[in-house]
Amino acid sequence: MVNTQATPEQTRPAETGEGGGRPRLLLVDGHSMAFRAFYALPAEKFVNSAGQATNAIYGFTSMLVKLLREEQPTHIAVAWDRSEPTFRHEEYAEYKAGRSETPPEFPSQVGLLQELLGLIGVTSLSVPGYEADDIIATLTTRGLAEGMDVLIASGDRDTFQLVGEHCTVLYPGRSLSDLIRMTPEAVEAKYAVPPERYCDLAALVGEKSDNLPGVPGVGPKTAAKWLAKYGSLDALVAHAHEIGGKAGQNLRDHLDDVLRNQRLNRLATDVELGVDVTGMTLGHWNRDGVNLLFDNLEFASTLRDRLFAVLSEQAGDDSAEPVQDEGFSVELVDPAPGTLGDWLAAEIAAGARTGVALEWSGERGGDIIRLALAVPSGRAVCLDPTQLDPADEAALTAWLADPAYPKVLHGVKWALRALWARGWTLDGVESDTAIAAYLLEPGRRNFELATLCLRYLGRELTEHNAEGAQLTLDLEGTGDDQDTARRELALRALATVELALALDAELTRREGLDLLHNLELPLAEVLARMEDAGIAADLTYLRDLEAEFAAAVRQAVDEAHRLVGREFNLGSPKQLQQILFDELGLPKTKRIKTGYTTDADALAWLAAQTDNELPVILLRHRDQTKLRTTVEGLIKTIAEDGRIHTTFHQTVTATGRLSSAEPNLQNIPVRTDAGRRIRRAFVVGEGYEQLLTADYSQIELRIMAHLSEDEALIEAFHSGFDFHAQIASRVFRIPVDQVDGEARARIKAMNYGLAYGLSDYGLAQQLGISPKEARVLMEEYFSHFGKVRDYLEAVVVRARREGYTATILGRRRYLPDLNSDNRQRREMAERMALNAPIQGSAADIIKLAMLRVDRALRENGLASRMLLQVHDELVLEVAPGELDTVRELVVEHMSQAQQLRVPLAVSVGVGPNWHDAAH
DNA sequence: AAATCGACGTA
DNA sequence: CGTACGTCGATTTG
Repeated sequence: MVNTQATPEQTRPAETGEGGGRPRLLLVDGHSMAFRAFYALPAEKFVNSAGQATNAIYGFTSMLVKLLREEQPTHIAVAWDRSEPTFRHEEYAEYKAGRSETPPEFPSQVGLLQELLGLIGVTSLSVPGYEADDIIATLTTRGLAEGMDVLIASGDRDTFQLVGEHCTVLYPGRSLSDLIRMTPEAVEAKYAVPPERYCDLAALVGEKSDNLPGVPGVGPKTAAKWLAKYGSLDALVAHAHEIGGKAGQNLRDHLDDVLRNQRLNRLATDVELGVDVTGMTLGHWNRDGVNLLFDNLEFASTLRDRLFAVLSEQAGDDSAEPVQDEGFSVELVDPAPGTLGDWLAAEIAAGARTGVALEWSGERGGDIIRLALAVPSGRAVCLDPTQLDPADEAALTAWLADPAYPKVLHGVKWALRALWARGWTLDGVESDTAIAAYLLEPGRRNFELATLCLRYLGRELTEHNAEGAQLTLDLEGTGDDQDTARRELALRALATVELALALDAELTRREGLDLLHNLELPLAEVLARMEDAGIAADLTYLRDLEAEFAAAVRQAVDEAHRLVGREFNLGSPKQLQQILFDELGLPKTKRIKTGYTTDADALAWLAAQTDNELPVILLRHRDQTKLRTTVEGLIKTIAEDGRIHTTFHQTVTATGRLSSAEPNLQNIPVRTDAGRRIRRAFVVGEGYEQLLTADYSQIELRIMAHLSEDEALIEAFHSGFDFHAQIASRVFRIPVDQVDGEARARIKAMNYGLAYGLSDYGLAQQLGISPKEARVLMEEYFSHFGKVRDYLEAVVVRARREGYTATILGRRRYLPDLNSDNRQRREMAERMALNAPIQGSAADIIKLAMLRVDRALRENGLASRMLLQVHDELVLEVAPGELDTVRELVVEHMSQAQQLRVPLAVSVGVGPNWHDAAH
């Protein structure tokens, strides 16, 4: 569905059917929509072999197809901006100044899009001196005069002023395919002004992207309030003198801006176009031409088929073969009780993949309430595990546990935990569509099934014949929520199995299948066990700790209030700024958006700058508050079994690391004494003897040594002596035993800095020396470790050429910004390119180690188990009598996880709690 | 109620 | 003006 706010019928003629009623005119803002498409689809994924970017073309065309199909316009035109200045620039030279430059992959796509529109018989318009909006406003006026219903697809809010009874704007929401229907009611609901007043509101508020400042401190709310009171901007201006408060003064001070905005916002409705709106019907289209163009762009057949289908429909051409243009065809069957085994045997040949989808009660875990299986032909079953015939249950559990029947799931870790909770097992998992998509695009934010279907199959997560199916069910009198839920889950199972196929193909091309099968999928099972296990927490101890931290917070608050002479919120950066810089007149710190920073660095600096005790108190307050909230958070997450069960996310980080959430057990304090006390709350559980921690020493630096093949670095790691001191000894040309703490610290900072893409400026900042000194230090460093510099440079060059970085195991991270014209973006991407292979390889290695450790524990019949992973550290719970075996096994498998040019050192500690298990 | 920001904990 | 995260409270926006 296009709309999210209102029904399409609002602008459609009521019950007139096709061919009757008013003509419908669709007007598209070409640049605006193409730009949205450009940013909605990853540029690096849409490039043909000639290097032409196609993401905007693809996205725009999909959107157009959807609009044609769902809105059934009788007339259509696409308006384009031109590069030369418009009358708005003449009025206001700064108009749209300060916009970041157009991405280089964009402009060439506009030409191709216009070519495509020509081929499918859609009018393209652009007029010198005017923007697309003005053309659209003009056509809207004329269309309305001709008795048409007008639809405007545009991402420019200025078009809202055109909205009316017969004119709706389709404004892109979260995604390009999610167009929000801006009817008069929707505009009024969103902005509290009628559409014809929208430009007045925009004039008051201003428009950042057009570089049109509005009245400071006046947002849509205030502006709407004023307009409601005075009726219009003109009336408001006439009464500007009587408006009180700061906002009123600001209005008077910025009246010129507002009046200028008003002139610039108003769209021209009298642009000379030379064509008549009635002639903009959808007419002849050139099938061969479109085929040739799409071949050149290397577009898959799906988009082409959909385009041809909708064009044929428009042209009343019934000869075209029907294509399934969206959705999935689910055939949900209900085997009679006791016959599930027969169905499975008949429907699912051994070796053929099945999509499996589960639904459970509650948010995390809970009981399975439904389970659906679907095969690619579309046939599916949906079962309620609690209502199963005993024979069926036996057949199902045997099938689930049989590795000869390959399965694909979306989010296998949760499924495993849910199935295990029922005492069932799952084997033969060949893909997890979320993880597969993550390996393809680790930077992706959203891995929902529906999103991936759209992205990789070009289809919505809906049933192809949903309306028909619904109708049948309703006629039979069974159309209740249960049936909908069953059909939906079957749909998910089917979508998963179809999606897995597409992801497999792509993953094969990108050499990521091995990573999926031999690393991430088996790891998901290990993580499921770790999450199920959780880590025992000492609740009494945590409560005491909380009370203690809370008391310290209260004391800091009291001291601060006494010092300042009144009460204020120490937790509010805003109030802090007010007090520190305005009232106390302390020196200004680094500028941030909202004024001056009050972060820990700045407070420490202030403490040194002045005699005022406040910064010190604030630092202590920050510290203790942070500790208190950490402890509070932990207490809240202790489960009924007295343990904390974090969730390890496997598809979140761009580099390949895991992340931990609810609660995050990867950021439990360790650096300070007070912080470390929290680690004492993580204790060994009943039935176990010790906690054991094992971590990699300097794994990232070892990886840098390995990847750079720098002999001196490699040698330093082989010698086994203090690494940083050895490097410092070389850089400063002094014997190792004369390296002092200061020199070692500098080199340590540089060692790690290099792995992060550090600049001389950044190093200077970090070490408190001048950039020049930092540069000298770096030069000296590289004179001894030249291959490191060569490696770091080569990484970026290669990533720029290939579009991605790769880890030791071939995990890729795509970095299109390496070719950005924007320096800041480009340099950011370069630092990411430097860091990703190092951080990502470390992630690969510890994941390998986890698989090996987990397998070794199980194969040796040990009861000890892994509980946590903290990037370079594993925490295990050791069963009685197993300590020596486990210690040896963990060290062996962690250090042998991957052969490198340097040894992988692992240090181990043991104790009754996480703190004491440190080493 | 949800989104955003500043701040800060970890590797 | 080194990387990668998640969470909190305050604040803003809807």
